[in-house]
Amino acid sequence: LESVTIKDIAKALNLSTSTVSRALRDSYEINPETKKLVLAYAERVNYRPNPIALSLRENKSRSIGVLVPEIANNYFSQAINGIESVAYNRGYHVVIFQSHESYQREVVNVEHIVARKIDGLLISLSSETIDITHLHQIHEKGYPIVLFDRVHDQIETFKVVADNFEGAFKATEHLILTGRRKIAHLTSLPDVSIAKERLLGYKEALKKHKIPYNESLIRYCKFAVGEVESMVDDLLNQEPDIDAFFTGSDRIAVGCLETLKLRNISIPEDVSLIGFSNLRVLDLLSPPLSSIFQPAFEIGQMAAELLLDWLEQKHPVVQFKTVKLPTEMIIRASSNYQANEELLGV
Amino acid sequence: LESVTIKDIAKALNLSTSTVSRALRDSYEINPETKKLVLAYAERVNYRPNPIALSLRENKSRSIGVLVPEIANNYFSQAINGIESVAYNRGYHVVIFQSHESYQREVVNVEHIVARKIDGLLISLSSETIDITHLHQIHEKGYPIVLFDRVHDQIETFKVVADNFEGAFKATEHLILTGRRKIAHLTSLPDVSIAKERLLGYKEALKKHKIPYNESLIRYCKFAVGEVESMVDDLLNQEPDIDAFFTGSDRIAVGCLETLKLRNISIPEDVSLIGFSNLRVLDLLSPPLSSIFQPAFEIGQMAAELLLDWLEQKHPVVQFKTVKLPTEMIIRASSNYQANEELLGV
DNA sequence: TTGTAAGCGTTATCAT
DNA sequence: ATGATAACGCTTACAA
Repeated sequence: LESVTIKDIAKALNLSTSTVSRALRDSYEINPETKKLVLAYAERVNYRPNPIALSLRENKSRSIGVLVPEIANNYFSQAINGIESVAYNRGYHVVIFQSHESYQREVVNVEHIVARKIDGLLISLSSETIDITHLHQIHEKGYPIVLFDRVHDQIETFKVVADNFEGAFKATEHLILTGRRKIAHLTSLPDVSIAKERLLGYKEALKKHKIPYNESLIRYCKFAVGEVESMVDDLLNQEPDIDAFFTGSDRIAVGCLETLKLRNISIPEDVSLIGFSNLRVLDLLSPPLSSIFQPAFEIGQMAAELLLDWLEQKHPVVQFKTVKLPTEMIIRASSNYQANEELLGV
Repeated sequence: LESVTIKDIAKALNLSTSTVSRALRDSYEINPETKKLVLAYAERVNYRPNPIALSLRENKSRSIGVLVPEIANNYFSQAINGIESVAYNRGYHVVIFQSHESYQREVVNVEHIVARKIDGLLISLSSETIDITHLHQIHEKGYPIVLFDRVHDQIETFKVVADNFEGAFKATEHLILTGRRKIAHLTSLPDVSIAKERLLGYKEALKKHKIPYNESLIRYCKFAVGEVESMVDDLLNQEPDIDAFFTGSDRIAVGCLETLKLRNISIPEDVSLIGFSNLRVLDLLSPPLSSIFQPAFEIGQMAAELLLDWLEQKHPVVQFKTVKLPTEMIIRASSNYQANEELLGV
């Protein structure tokens, strides 16, 4: 699909390319007459500057890469939505990559992103990722990286996360305050940042309420189908008197509910399952599923803002920071459920 | 972030850039010795060809654009997943755009995509889109476009869709066979292709079973929050004796269920609400929500395959076709529900 | 077998 | 106020 170039305009108007270029950029050193002429002609032939030529010249592409474990995941698609909204307004393109929770694919994609001259990277780590030299290598050379959601201790750059500790603390405490004592925690792989923080929040809540921590109540999983099922089965076998579940994502929550349903186990009471989740449908379940809402969209927006500010700022000196956005606890109780107000401290 | 160029290699090895270039591309006219030397050095300094320079030269970017109404929509994120999987394997990049169901934004994005030299476009039309001259203009000039899901009659190009007629027919017939007679149909805006096809399927099923078509049972909506609620209310006011709902998407289905719950109306029986949806959670509802499953991932894959084949083929002569993928009816009934086997024809 | 030079579209520098 | 030229990184006639 060939298009009009500056050269074409120059030829048509008997001018040099440099004059045309300057006229188009509204340079002061161009005769108003000529300017008008060029602009009018450019308009008429629908001239559009070739972004690739610009990229080559300026050594940047005005596009940012987003590398997430899975696009088809409610949380990440919300985050991407936030990212796209910011990028769009600031004239950047969003190029999407998936790691499919594979460390190998993450590494390959990161290399690829840099090689493709994508200006910067927004990344949420795969659940397999422990070593992050692939990020260090490029980060040290000044390549802009912003981590979001699943971040990592060992790199000093911008990070945007939900307050997972606080969310987990609130969730666990809520379960405790409604009378639960044996609270299972189903979460992602132990090396994932969000899993670590949530476990800390869970422990802290137990500690505050003087409930001993029992490691066998904690289960880790990737996001493989059927994985949650066997995990729940195993858990119920080993710890039959569990009285609540605290889950680490909507997928785990749903998998957990599915399994309980298959096994004909009903959730003891309305508030005995609570998890990190943004799914609206949870409201429709009976008993409805309470949840810790993560501001995925806003996290995406914030991450994109930080990256773009970084890209557009002239001086390489940056003060890195971690932005922590609050979660929101949404208690959904069926009408026949009466919370213990004393325990809840209402 | 500066990187090694062919020029750097040439300088280092005292060769010309063309020799290096040829050596890297394994040209027959290069001395094996030299070749080895160049390759080894390139390897050592981690040379990566600059894709932007290549793009400028070849006038293509090895990236494809995806323009969907909303990323954060289960259906589209599954489709994008399919697209990404194919593109990744074939060395293409996926650049994401959203129209947010706005015709204006769709037009702007399409212009942008072409101007950015993105090689081809995968698009699912916004619900506002009636006129498609923005597509015609570029399609006529040979710009590769593949429509998926929400397609359009008035353009002759590749299209990939689910068999919406068939799906709607099956859904409606299922409701009829389980005893429903007054079946409401909540769907997207009337100009959207999928809405049209589904309405036809719905009508056909009624016709087959000699049930008169009643236009006031049909309601159209965009995807605005709260829109479904007032639509359902209005519907229930005007037609209080509705005995089933057939919905056009998971969002509408969920909105519908939410409203019914708010109004304290229980779904008459297990199979009285059925809709196009891919949500796993529907299984967990009580009564569980039956659905027409659309192969969103496969639709994305297929669309991407067609586009990339098109891009890579030398001759511009193409035989356009519309690929129609079957839907699957998933009947989810609670254990205490007994289907009328006679009516079902089992 | 290797080197030179032109060109992809644009802008910046240096003339004029 | 305008034009010629070089440069961004790469490939490919065309020369040698």
